[in-house]
Amino acid sequence: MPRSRIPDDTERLVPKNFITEIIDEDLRSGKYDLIVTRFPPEPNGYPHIGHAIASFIDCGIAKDYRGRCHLRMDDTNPLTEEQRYVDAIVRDMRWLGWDWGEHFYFASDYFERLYAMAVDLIRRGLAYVDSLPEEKIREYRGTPDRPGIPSPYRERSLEENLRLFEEMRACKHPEGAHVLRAKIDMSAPNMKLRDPILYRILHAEHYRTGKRWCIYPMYDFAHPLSDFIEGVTHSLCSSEFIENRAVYDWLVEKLAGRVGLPEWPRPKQIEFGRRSLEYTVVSKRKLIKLVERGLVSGWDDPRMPTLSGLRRRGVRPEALIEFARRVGISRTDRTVDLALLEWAIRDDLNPIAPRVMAVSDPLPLELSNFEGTEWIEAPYFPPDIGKPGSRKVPFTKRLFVERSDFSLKPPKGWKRLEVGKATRLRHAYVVVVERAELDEAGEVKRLVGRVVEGSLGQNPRGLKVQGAVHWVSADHALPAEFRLVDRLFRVPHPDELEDFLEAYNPESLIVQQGYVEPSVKDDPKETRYQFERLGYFWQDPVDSRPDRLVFVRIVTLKDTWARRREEALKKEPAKKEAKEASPKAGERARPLNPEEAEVYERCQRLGLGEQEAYLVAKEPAIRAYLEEMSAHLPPSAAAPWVVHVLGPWLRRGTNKIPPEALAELIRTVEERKLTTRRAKELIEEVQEKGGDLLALTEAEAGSVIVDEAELRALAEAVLAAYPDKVEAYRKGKKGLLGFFIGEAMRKSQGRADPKAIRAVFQALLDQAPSA
RNA sequence: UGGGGCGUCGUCUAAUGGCAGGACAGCGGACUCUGGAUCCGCCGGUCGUGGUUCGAAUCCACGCGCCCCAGCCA
Repeated sequence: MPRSRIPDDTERLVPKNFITEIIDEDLRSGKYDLIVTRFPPEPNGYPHIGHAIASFIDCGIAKDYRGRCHLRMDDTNPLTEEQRYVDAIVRDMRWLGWDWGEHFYFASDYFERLYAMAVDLIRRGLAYVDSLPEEKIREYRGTPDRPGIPSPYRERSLEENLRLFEEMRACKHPEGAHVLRAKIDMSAPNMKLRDPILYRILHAEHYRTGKRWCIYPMYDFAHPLSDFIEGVTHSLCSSEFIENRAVYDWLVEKLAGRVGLPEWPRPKQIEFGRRSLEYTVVSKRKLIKLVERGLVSGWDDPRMPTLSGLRRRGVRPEALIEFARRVGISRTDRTVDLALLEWAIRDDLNPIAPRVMAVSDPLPLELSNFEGTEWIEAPYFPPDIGKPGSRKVPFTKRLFVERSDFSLKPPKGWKRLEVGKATRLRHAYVVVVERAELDEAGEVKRLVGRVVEGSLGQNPRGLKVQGAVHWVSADHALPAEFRLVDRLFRVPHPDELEDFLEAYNPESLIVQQGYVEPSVKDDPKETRYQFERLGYFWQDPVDSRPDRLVFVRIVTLKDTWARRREEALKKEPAKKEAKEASPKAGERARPLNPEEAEVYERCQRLGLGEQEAYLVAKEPAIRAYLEEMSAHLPPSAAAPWVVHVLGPWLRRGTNKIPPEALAELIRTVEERKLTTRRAKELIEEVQEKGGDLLALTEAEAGSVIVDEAELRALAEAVLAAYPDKVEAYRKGKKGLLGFFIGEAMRKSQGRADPKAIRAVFQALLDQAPSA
């Protein structure tokens, strides 16, 4: 039996996060010894970038822990699911690099077992057949602020429930006639617990089980039990399922050790925050609109956020994995900056993409003093990449350069072609443009210039060369189509618009006819290039043919020049609006009733702080405890401890500390025989693990270090260990005082008297450095 | 409005009562036959107000804001 283990931080694919913390603890405590997760898509659409992130969390974590990650189709809704989506998911998940071994499952394969579990619940009075029509069920469920009411069918006999459920299975009832529901709590504040529907009747053909079934399990039933069946330990899902966890746990608990399910391991659900991407939508409904309206060419249009679209665009799975890594995992829903994805794509391509030259918007340049063809050896990679390889590029009289690389009226800082200036043609000669020929419309039609002798491979003396531009030989270059792909939407959050299509970016695809250097015809079709100064491109896998080259732009180069030009035109962005002032503590809090007000008054007379007095008055558990304590200690001394330290446990009703023990602890602290820090640690320890606080207090009383000499020695030892920090402190980083005290506390196991040690540190640090 | 979840640089994420750190973006510089890459530097944050504490992003209280839940979808 393989065992999971906590990975070393350096070998983690998935950076540490709140989920791995839970797993670490589960492994350390021996709760589970093999980590099993699952990626459970519903095969009702094409996987997209969101699936990449979710699968990264599920499968990446399992991989790190040497666990398993199952691929399971959550195919319990025959109305929406299709085999082609299963195929797409399998293909795309493999592409991402996930390996599930034999652990490829279908919820639909569990239908028979799930049915048996449902029957078990019915037999035990935990589920019933409800025959209310759909609208009534909705009505009876209540609303978030009104409790539901039980269905009249809720108390049907076991026999009748069993008979009806069997008949449902046997297709003897029309759709909508009955449903199977769990009997939980119709008045639960959590809507999911109001007798969730477990099964519905559907006379529909399922893409895998055909007509075998006319009842289908719902997500809330099938999902936890599928996890359980497969031995999943950590069922990771996104945050919108938080409230479903109550149903999840209910079912797992009720069915553990029954109908073929083990007692252990039991699965548990953990929710993470959703991630969305700027300038992108991923909902199936919206993507379908783009396809149907012809705004994109299909599900694999290179602009689409689908994995098939990203793949066709030329993005490699490595880039997506790195992107997911950088995005990270937390409990909060977040929208990620598109720039991060683009960075990940470039960072992936930079070291592997050979540099070649292409001109996407050609402008002829004729060199009056050059004849014939010179084949110039040009390396595929710049020196910083450190990769070998080169090709020969033909240099001729007639060239094409990029139209945007020439300017009649160059702006400040221009480093490209202009009349009368010398500019480097990349890998080739320096040229000087002598004149620009215009057409009737005043557009530049043709450039005429000359090469500078002796400028191949070296800079001509006495001539200032500005920049280097790319080019191709007009006599040798291959015609090609360039598809310049950009973000599909013009705004970062198209989802927030009433009609997201309003934000459709008509310039998301710009098609240009240009030329590429001839060397590419010998390369493998799937080669990803960097067309120098244009961006990363590859041949469109669908439309490109040897006799009709079509290149898709995977991503632009980071273009600081273009950005600067753009910024110059843009005005200041609106600054953050000022934050609204908050009311003072308690100002808008629930007003106190007369009795509470009386307690409040009394507390204040006894010397309690305002906030403590308020809480004592308002919270019966705290008040009762404090009253009990008053026999042992004056309330003014006890209140801060009771309110701030014991508060959480008192409210939950799980307090394990008797008042006299707390009183003794506080007295010990007041006598400076115990530090506050240590006292709080003791309280926490007893609350979590149990124990006798009184005994612990007595055992530790007097352990505080108050002796001046001893404290000084301790402080000196700490400072000696961190000379650089001492230096930094003296240079003004005063926050380090906390660090030093922390170190002293660690060294003394929390026994150093904090006020005293602080004073000692301060004295030591503020004296002259070399004294 | 009942219940639940969540608030840390512009964005994403660390810090588990003791140094608010990193990445992306931005800005500046070095280098450059790609206005790329690389290197160096800078900018910039704990939602607010109080309380507890020697010390609070972290604990407590009161506010504020965002998200989720009333499918026989998942």
